[in-house]
Parts: sequence; structure tokens; C-alpha cells
Amino acid sequence: MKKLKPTESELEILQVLWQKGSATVREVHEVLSLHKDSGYTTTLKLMQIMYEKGLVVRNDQSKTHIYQPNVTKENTQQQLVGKMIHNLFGGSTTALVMQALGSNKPNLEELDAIQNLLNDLKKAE
Amino acid sequence: MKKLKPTESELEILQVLWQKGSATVREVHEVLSLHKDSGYTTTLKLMQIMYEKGLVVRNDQSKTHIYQPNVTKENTQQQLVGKMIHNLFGGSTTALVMQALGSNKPNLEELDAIQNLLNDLKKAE
DNA sequence: TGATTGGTACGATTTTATTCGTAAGCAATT
DNA sequence: AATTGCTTACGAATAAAATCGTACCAATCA
Repeated sequence: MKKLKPTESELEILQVLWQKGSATVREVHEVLSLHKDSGYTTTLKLMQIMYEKGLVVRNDQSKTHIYQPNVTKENTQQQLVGKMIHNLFGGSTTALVMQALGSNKPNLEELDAIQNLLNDLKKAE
Repeated sequence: MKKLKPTESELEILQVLWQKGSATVREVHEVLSLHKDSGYTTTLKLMQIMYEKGLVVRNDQSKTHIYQPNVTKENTQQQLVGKMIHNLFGGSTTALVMQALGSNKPNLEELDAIQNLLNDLKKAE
């Protein structure tokens, strides 16, 4: 039941589950279909593998199983972002942040939200 | 000669090349050996593949070829950060930035640097 | 009842990435 | 000249991820 690092496809599925809270294979597949064109059984198989890995749990009382994430979005994000900072940005969070902001500018509202966070961090210094 | 997305191993090699500017297979391999234990020919093969993909260029005038990166660190970072934003943050740059700042707090100086960038972005709005 | 529908299971295949073994060339050393 | 050492080239094995075909079961429908 050890939780391994999710692959790229598994992340796509987790995102749907995080957003919906819980979902059937069909529901997940519907969402993925919007921007991918693999078949239903592919999604099914992936979710079965994720179940074996412990990335999701499922309720199989009824014929149609209902899946839920078994890792939190926050933990997963933290884990992968941390790795990227270390691997690609020489350990500098700032470098990553500036890269992200520089190449994909958020709107005013979001900029404000980030500034507020920065101010809080400064106060806590 | 189209440049495909670097794989994880290729990224490790690119990092060495970015840092050194140019290097032989042996030099790259020495660095990788510090935290990996695959053989020399593995590194060689990877670099040959990277050459075919156009990720690196090489000078083969002398028997020992000299490799250089053919993609910039900045572009690559941008590409991979973008992918992460898509895969893990539902497309929100802000979400990534706040995650990064929240779980790995930069020092005062860096906070200032980020704030300056934010101010610039706001002005450009 | 028999056909259709919608679901799971799962082996097999395909694709992609990684690893290595081995051959062959060249140059320096013995 | 033979041996050693370092190099590239490259086919092939292995591993990991993604995809699909098909079997099979339940429930519903005509």
C-alpha cells in the first residue's frame, strides 16, 4: 500500500478527483476526453493501477465503483514543486517564482493576492 | 532536428552542460556518477540521442567529441514549469507561486526581489 | 427470454525511456 | 608489434507507462 510518485497521466486523474471529491471511472473519463483521446478502458486501467498503488481508494459496494483520492493535492504539489526547485532551479524558490511570474503574468487580482502573502511572510520574518 | 521535450535523464545531462558551458561525455558522466550509478555507455547513448533530437550540439573534430547545450536553461524551465502548472495547478500560475512561497519561505532580500517584480508587472498592466 | 447496455477485470501490445554489451578505431606505452 | 586504455557507434535487452481488445457479469429493455 505504499504510495509511489504519480505519473503524468495519474496526475491528470488525480486532478479530476481533487476537483470533484469523488467520481466514477466514467466521470473521470468524460473530463479527460475533453483534451485527450484515449479510450475508456485506458482510464479504467490507470485507475485500477492507482488503486493498487494506494493513490486512490474506492467504494465497490455497487457495481459502478466510486473512487476518491488518497493523497492530498497539497502534499502532492509540495512534493513535486520541491523536487523541481531542487532539480531545475538550484534550490532557489525565488528563481522558480520569478520564472513562473515572468512567463505567465497573472491578472491584477492575483497579483494582489500574492503581494498580500508576501507581506505576511515579511511580517513573520 | 526538432527539439522534443527532454526526459528526466536528459535534464540531468543538460544541467551539467548548462553549468559547464561545454563538456565531453566523460566529464558529464563524472558528474552524474556522484549521485547515480549507471554506466558510461549509458551516458554516451543518452547524449547521442540528445544530439539526434537537437537538444545538444557537438564538435567532433577531435576524437573526443565536445558537447554543448542547444536549448537554454530559461526556455526549458519555462516549458517544464508550464507543464507543472497545467498538470498540477489546474493552469493557475498564482496557485503554483503561492504553493512555492508557502512551503519554502525565501529570505527578506528575495522577498524584496519578488515584490519588485510584482510591482513592475502591475505597472505594465 | 434474449438482446442490448454499461460496467469491471486483466492480459497483451505498443510506445517510450533507460541501460548495457560488444565491436571497432586510434594513440600511447611497453 | 602487441597490449592497454579511452573513445564512438549501435543493436539489443530491460523497464516503465500507456493503450486497447476481449471476456465476462448485471441490469434493463423489447
